[in-house]
Amino acid sequence: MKRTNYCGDIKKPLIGTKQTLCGWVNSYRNHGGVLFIDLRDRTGFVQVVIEPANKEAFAVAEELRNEYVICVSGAVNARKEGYVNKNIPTGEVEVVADTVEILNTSIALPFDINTDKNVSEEIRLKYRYLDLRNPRMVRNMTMRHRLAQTIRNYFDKNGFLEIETPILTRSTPEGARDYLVPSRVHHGKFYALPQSPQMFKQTLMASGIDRYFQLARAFRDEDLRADRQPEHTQVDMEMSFVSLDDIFAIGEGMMQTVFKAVGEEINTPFERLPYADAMRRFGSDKPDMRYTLEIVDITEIFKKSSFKVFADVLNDGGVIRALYTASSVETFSRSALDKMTDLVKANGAKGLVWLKYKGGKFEGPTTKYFTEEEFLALKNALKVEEGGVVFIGSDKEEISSLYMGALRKELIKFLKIEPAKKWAPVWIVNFPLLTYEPEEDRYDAAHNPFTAPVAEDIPLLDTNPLAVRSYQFDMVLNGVELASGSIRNHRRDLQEKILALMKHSKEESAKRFGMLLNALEAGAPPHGGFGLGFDRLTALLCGEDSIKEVIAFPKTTTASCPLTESPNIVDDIQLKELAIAITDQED
RNA sequence: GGGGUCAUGGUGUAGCCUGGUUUAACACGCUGCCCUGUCAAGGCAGAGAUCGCGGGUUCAAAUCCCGUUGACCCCGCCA
Repeated sequence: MKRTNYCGDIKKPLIGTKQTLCGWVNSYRNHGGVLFIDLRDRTGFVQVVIEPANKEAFAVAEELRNEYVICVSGAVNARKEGYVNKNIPTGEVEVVADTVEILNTSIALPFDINTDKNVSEEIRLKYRYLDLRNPRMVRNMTMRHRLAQTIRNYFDKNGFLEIETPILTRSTPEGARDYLVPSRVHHGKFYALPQSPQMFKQTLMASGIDRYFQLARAFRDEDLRADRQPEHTQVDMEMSFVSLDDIFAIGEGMMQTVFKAVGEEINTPFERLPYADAMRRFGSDKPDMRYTLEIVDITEIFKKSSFKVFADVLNDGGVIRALYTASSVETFSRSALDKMTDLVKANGAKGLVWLKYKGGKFEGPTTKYFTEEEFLALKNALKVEEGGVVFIGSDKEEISSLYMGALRKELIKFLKIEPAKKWAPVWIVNFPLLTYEPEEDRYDAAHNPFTAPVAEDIPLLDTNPLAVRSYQFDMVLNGVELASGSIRNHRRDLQEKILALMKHSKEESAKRFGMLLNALEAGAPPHGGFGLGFDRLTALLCGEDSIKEVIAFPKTTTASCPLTESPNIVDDIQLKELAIAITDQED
């Protein structure tokens, strides 16, 4: 190894030692006489000085340009008084070069490595090998590594086995679109890339593995978003003979360990919030619990309202709900209020009632329809104070939740409300097992077709399937759906019964889920687990809005990679071997 | 499949609304020269864009209109 140390590690204790450093020329400052280089590697950078007295080294150094790769040997010196740079970690020392060797030159790069400016993502991805030199990306990749190692260590310590499941597997038409891989040996047949290792991990439970985990790649051929890529990494785990409490304890322990490993703190146990409450109080199944702002049900107050809008909604079995923001009268100009109205309309509302509380009374276009009694009750229910603004929506419960949730998010953003805490994790529990698809006249899994119903609700499968509760849960952190899991069906008959409600016949189920169903009837133990979005977790801890920032080589919104120019056409010979003909090609 | 935003030297932007006084501006980067203490070094000089692409309107288009391509964000979709 040429190198004796990393640039970022050259600090005070090394003063007086000789070091050999390798790295990139981050900045080159030639003063005609003395010459300075900021030498950079993964760990940071350190100043190298080349004195004119050292003629040989100086001659080499004069040829340097930004991003040349060099090897420098020399003594670590303390900087003289007045030459110390307090803004950088290595600012108290510098390396006085004995020798400078150019290992490689560099063309002038398409963008600056250390720029604060936003280089377009297109350019960054095309030159990702340069983008990854940026300190922020180095930090993100380092964070990702640290999280992965900590997670592996945590599961290992808790008796889990890491087992790899196949990437080439079979298509399961449930869920997202599959990525398909044609078979050369079996013409006309295709492998599919797994959307998740779900069936394999359940099969592993049947094998008696007892505790399994994997940092698993999962593939879904659906349109992309800031938090969705065609391939993503999930922390996948499954355990046998457990209750929800056991799974939650492992999940919370993992989060606590992981956060601690990167200098953060997350409190356990996590709050458990029933799905219905999440929808009512926050208008979302993934509420951002950092903010205390809550939707309040005020249906009772307006039960006898003469306001036609409210009365009609109530006759129809609807609800009236409110959001209240203190000291916001001045912020809500007429146009700002119109913006809020437009927002809820875009989310399904017919309108939005707003009331400003000014000079000890409510103001707004609809005040004439309300009684003093109603105003008083409203003031008490929402704890309205001078300068506050009340937003009221009335609709069917489902619609109301949807747009009041959207309004809650917008109010937080618009008023720049400060979060009450940095990390706000919550388990969302008590999801219904099934939803109903009217167009197809069938039930569908609310989340995952392998989720077990709550034991005492099993009889309801025959009488009122929509009332059946499930052992399904989500882990939500700061409004991001991080993980999803459940206790599974471990008996074939019950699993088949549920699949039948989704209009899968026995024959069809056997065809699609045969491996799993066969394993279930051969002594599969009770089991459950979760899959956690590793990219999303990393993005949260890096403070990034998009998971692209924590994936080394991500895809663009159109699922392509500017760096490798994938996807791309293939040779005719390859197609012929696979017995594939292209019938419709782009361009 | 739908909606929105954007596209100007290598990079990031201004100019566009209100077409012509623009030889398309600025910062960074790049090239050359000068300079012995800078650290986002400094000084001087210079190169580099037919304004994503195609069509239209006009005496005249970076600027107005239509189409198209690409990027990003969102809805649908994502068990």
